[in-house]
Amino acid sequence: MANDDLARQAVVGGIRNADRTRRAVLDAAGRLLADKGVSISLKEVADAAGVSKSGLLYHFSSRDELLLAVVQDINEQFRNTALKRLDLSENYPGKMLRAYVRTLCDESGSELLRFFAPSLLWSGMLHIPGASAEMEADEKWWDDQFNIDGFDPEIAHIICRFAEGVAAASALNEDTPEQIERARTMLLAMTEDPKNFL
Amino acid sequence: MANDDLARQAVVGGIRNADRTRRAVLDAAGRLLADKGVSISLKEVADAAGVSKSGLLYHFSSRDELLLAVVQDINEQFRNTALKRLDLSENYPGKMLRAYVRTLCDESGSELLRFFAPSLLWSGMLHIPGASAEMEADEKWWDDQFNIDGFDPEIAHIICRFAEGVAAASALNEDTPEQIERARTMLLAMTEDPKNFL
DNA sequence: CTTAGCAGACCATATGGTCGGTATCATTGA
DNA sequence: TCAATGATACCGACCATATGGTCTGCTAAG
Repeated sequence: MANDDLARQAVVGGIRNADRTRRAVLDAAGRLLADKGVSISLKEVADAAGVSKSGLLYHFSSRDELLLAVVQDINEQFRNTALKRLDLSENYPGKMLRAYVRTLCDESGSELLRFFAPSLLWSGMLHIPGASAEMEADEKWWDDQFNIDGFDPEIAHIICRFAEGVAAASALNEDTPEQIERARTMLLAMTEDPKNFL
Repeated sequence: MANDDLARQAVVGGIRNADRTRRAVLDAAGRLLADKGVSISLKEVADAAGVSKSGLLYHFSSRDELLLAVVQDINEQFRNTALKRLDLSENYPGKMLRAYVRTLCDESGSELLRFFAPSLLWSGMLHIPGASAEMEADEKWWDDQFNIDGFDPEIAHIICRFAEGVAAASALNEDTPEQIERARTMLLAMTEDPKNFL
């Protein structure tokens, strides 16, 4: 506890105190969101982040604001992770779509659950202001990427849905690694030669 | 209010008083679950069902018990709805799988959301006792059906995941009817000639 | 000395659940 | 046939706790 405090209060590598706390809160909230669902309290998050509730509320002035920030943060993390999976040696359409599929259908379970939590909890998120817009913006970002990539946007859209179904089951530990692997192979095949699947 | 009471207390067609109330509560809870998520209070549900909180707690002795009952009820409704979509004239493998796909990818949005709520909220449901077992039992029921039907169980499994991805987006109004239609066509094609999609 | 960053005490409200009571109905015994 | 009895189905009041959020104040950095 005292150690945590010291760790947070030390300014390391030009990262400000406040930024570190903010990050700790976002991480803790993301984890809790993944396994407890939307019904998480500020105290829970604050404790998990090693901050007091007041400290948390200094950075996120309300619960809704916190949840929205978490969703935005997770979406951003997911985009970054997917970009790392981008294989630039594939100089034909579908690069981004494949990166998307690989990220959704290949990640280790717990990590994936964190990434996928916003989607899984969407229906519980709809009432929090701004969340809907954020999800739509994220969706649009991906659609644009697929378009730039030269892949048929409609087919890309459907393949994404398929992948999301696989990912949801995977995130919740419903499927075996073999089942996920097989589904991913099918999905990647679709991105290689979409004509076969019309 | 007084009318509701009279309506509930009247015994109609051999349906007992308690059964009607229980049903009203399950329906109300199902609806609320679909658009508010797991964070629904007993008072909310009771009000929506036209019962007092005490009345509700007479039938479901705790919140967890209520939520579990709702999940079981919705799963049962979904199975029944899917069975109605079964086309017995298709005397070749995949009947049940097609019924599953049709139900998930063809229902009107709000109805589908009700059916699909348990899956969407699963991560929030995991901590409620019995819910996990119920979902597994439901999953097993479907797997068994696909097996009886003579369809390759592994392929059926994957197609189900795909359909669930489409349904999730559909339930949350993310996709246009055209997109859903197209996805459904693709899925049904997969059930007709699965060899093409290995 | 000022301000950013945080903690602790505090508050109004909401929530899950208990308890005693009551009206209605079904059953039984005379 | 009818009063008595017990069970069913429900309500309102109440309670302990949890929760989101505010306000005041402390501490260290600039």
